[in-house]
Amino acid sequence: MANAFVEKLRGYASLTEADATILEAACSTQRNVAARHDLIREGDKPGSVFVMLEGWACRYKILPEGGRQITAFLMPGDFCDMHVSVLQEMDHNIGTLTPARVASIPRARMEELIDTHPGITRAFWWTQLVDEGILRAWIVSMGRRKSSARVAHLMCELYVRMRNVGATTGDSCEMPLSQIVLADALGLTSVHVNRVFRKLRLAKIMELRTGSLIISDIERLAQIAGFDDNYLHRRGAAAV
Amino acid sequence: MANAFVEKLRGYASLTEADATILEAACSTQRNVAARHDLIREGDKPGSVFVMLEGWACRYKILPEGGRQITAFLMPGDFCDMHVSVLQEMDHNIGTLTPARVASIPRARMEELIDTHPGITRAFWWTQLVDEGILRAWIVSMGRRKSSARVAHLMCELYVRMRNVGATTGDSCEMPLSQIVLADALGLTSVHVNRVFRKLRLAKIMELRTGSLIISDIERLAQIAGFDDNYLHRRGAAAV
DNA sequence: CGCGTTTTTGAAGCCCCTCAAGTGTAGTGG
DNA sequence: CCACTACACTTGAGGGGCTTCAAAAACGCG
Repeated sequence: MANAFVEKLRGYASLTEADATILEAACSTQRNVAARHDLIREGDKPGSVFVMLEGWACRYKILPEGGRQITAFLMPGDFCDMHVSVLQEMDHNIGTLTPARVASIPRARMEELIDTHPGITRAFWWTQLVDEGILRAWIVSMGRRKSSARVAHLMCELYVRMRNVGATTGDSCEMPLSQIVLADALGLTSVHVNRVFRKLRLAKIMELRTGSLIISDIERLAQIAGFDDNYLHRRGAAAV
Repeated sequence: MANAFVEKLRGYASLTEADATILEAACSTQRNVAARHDLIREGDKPGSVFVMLEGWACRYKILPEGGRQITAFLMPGDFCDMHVSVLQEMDHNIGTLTPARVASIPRARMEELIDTHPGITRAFWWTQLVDEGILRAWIVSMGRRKSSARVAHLMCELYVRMRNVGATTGDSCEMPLSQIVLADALGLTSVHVNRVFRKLRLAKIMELRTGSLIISDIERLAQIAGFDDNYLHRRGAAAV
């Protein structure tokens, strides 16, 4: 059974069975990490590349006044910057949100993979471009969408990303994020996020239970969000 | 005299003189583009990689309701995604803001450079990581900074980026951006951007004339912004 | 069960938006 | 040189979306 990382990269056409096996092996160094634990902190010298195998993490920054802004969610299958080691130091933190299982690919092994396996390298490029697309989509959301659309858009994105790694069951998926965490990602307060979820729940569009998201009316959700999944660059993707 | 692109990559230690010459040559295919002209549109199949030599451009998205969100400014020396060609189609637009001079590096030439010049390849990685850092910094700004801090932060960023390509003169630099354009980048209205600039001007902190930015009190500006330039990853950078 | 955290709801206020009108300013053509 | 046009900038008034502050209820975990 392939891990979520390999599963995700398989969604990209050029990854062969042989490549998948090699990737699987590259993730052999694994460790369990508790929830709310930083994998790497701002100012640290980047070393190995992390791969999320189980559990969720996020990239975040803390502001001088104490506020937190999450800039990305890392779910099973996601990994962190194939070339970070080029940088002298990290400009943000990465921390777990749930208990997680994380693989580390040493810098040398990464470079070896890149040098010798063009298919894997292309798959890495692809994930990096998708991650950039997600960053841009977040900027669009924060800049020009009102709170309901912003919440709806994030839920659409996370649902589709979970589906892309085969982690959805029908119209629901695992989503171990508190409203506080979502607020820190959306640039809202948890109080307001709560009111938005209340409205969407009463409108029978979606519901956020502890640990999971249930979407009852994905069409209306996508419509409220103005969601177009093109930025996730799934090969042969069907529209939502 | 090296072009702005080579000048920028030189800021990254590993670029040798020989590499610089090769890069310069790779930019030999140039063309002039009028202001307000799209270099590439959402849905297009990416081909060559663009390099900005003169003038400014931006990445942007248009929302269903007609609003525009700018997700990045491209200034002289910036280039666009070394691996875009991996994607089937663009998920956003890139358009000029001023008359510009743009180089195109064909996909094949890019791959050749990457295969044969590790120093150049590392410099490309570096610019990509800086661009990602900028995207994250924008998310932090839009999510957690109030309008004055947000405007101040963007001005700090653009000033430092201009300085990194040697395009500043003392405490001022070229900045051919209208308040409307800035508003579309900041997630604010141009009316409010105008009021913020008025306040900062009256406080004798900075002034935006047509075409240029003059910073009178960079320390207070950086303080208002909560600006830390670490995310721009300048080698041996001095603090602001 | 008890405690910490998250969720939920209310009330008041502010930041930024919307709408609107008037004032520059640069470019064009007579 | 001055209409004329098209934008961008500027300023005011009013409103709404989201925040802040506060407190109670519900949840989850040892």
